[in-house]
Amino acid sequence: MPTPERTSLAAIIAAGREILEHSGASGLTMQAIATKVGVRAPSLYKRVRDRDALLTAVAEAILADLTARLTTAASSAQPREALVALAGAYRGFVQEQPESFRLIFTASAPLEALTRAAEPVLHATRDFVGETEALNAARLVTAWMTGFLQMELAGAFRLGGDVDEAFDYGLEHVLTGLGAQVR
Amino acid sequence: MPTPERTSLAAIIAAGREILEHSGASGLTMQAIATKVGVRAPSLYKRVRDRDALLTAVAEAILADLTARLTTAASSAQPREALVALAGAYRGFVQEQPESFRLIFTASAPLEALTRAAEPVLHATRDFVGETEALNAARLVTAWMTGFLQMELAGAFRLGGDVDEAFDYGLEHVLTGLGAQVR
DNA sequence: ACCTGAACACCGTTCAAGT
DNA sequence: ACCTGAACACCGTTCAAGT
Repeated sequence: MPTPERTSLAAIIAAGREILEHSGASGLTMQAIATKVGVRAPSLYKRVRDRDALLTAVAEAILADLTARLTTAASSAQPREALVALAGAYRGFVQEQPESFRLIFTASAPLEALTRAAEPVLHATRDFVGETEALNAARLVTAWMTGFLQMELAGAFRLGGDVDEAFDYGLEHVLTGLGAQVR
Repeated sequence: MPTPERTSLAAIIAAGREILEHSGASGLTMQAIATKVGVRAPSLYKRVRDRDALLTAVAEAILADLTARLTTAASSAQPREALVALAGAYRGFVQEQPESFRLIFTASAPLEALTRAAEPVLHATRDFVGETEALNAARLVTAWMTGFLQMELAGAFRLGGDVDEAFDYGLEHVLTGLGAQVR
C-alpha cells in the first residue's frame, strides 16, 4: 500500500541551503537535513544518491541564484558599468552567503552550472573587449573576483589596509588592463 | 617510568602532508596519520590539540614551503620579470600539490603564515608600482593568481579555450593594468 | 511506494590502565 | 612520561520490515 510522500527533493535542497549558511558545510549532515524536512535520515536516500550528490544539488541551486543576480546586475548598456555592477553583485552575494560561496568551488563541481554562472561575465567582456578576447578577459575578471572574495573571506586581507579600497583598486586596474593595448 | 617517544610533531606533520596529497583532505584521518607514524590514534593527542589544530599545522608547513619558493622565484631585479616568475612558481606549486593548495585557504587559516607567503608578492609590487600602491597591487595580483588556480583546479576552465593562454593573457593584462595610469 | 528502526563501518576524542 | 585498549558520541549508508 502506497505511502504519501512526506518531503521532496526541492524541500531537501532548500533545507540544505539553510543549514549550510547557518552551520557551515560540516553542519550539513544527513541527520540535520532529515530533521528539518520532517523525516528520518534513511529516507533521504529515496531522493538523493548520497551526501556528495546532495552537496552537488545544493551547489547547483546556489549557482542558479547567483547566475540570476549577475545577469540582472550586468544589464547596463555601458560595458564598463556592466562589469562594475557585476563585480559588486558578486561581492554582495558572497557577503550575504559566505558558506554558499565556499561550497560552489568545493562540492564535486557542477561544471555546467559554473559555466552558466560565468556567462553574464562573458557577455560583458565581449561588449568590453570584443569577441576574440572575450573568453580570456572573462577568465581574468572571474579569477580576480573569485580570488579576492575568497581571500577576503579567509581573513587574509584583515591585516592592514582598506579592503573596500583594495576591491575598487583591483577592479579599476583590471578594467584598465583589459582596455589597454598589451605591448 | 618514562616511555621513549615513538614519534614527533614534525613526523606527524610530514605524514599529514603525504596523506593529504595522496588521499585528499577527507583521507587525512587521525587513524591514517597514526598508522603512518607507527603509533595509535589516541597518542597523537599528546602532540596536537585536535584534528583542526593538526590541519592548521599542516597548512603552516605548506605555506612555509610555498613562501620559500615564491621568494626564490621573485629574485629578479626587473620587477616585471619578478612578478612573471612569481606567478609561474605559484602555478607550478599548485599543479604539483593541488590538495595542499586547497588546504591553505580552507584550514582554520593561519593568518600569519598566509601573510608571510604574500610578502614576496608585496616586495615585487613595491618595485613595480611604488610604495603607496604596493599593498593594493599585491592584493590584485594575489587575488587573480589564487582565483585562477582555484578555478583551473575546479575544472571551470575545462570547457573551451586554452588554459595556458588564458593564464598568460591574465598575467599580461594585470601587469599592464598596474603599469598604466587609471583615469 | 515510501518510511523506519536496527545495524554496520568508520570517524574524532577521552580516559583509565599499563609500562 | 608516553602509549594503548576500551569506550563514547556521532557520522554516512544499507536493508529488512512495516504501512
